[in-house]
Amino acid sequence: MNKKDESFFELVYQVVKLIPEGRITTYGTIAKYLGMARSARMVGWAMNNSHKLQTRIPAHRVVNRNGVLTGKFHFDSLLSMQELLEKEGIKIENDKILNFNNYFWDPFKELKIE
DNA sequence: TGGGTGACCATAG
DNA sequence: ACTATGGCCACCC
Repeated sequence: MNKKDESFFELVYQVVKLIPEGRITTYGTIAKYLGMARSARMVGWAMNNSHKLQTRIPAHRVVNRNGVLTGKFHFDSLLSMQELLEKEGIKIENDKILNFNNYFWDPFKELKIE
């Protein structure tokens, strides 16, 4: 791993790490924030890779634009994505986040103003 | 070198 | 409202 890896994987991780507890955001939002609106898939890819990093990435706080936990099968069966979220006070039903808009974290709004 | 594959999204029918 | 499809681009055979 060289410093070339500051590319976009690192950027994705940077953003994901900024998501506060009890909040969630989407792959597409992150992609857009990084200027790759059409490459939301790459954000998912970054998450897939994130499990092997030593740095802990709160990947459970990233869901798809419908608020569905599409990545839950990539988590430990013991500590499921859903459990992690519920532990942070987020209600989930049928793999879908309830009151999605209440918990949605928008990097544009939250990070823009400084 | 090239083709298949995604933890996605927007659009069209 | 739901399904199908194309685009996207890094990564892995």
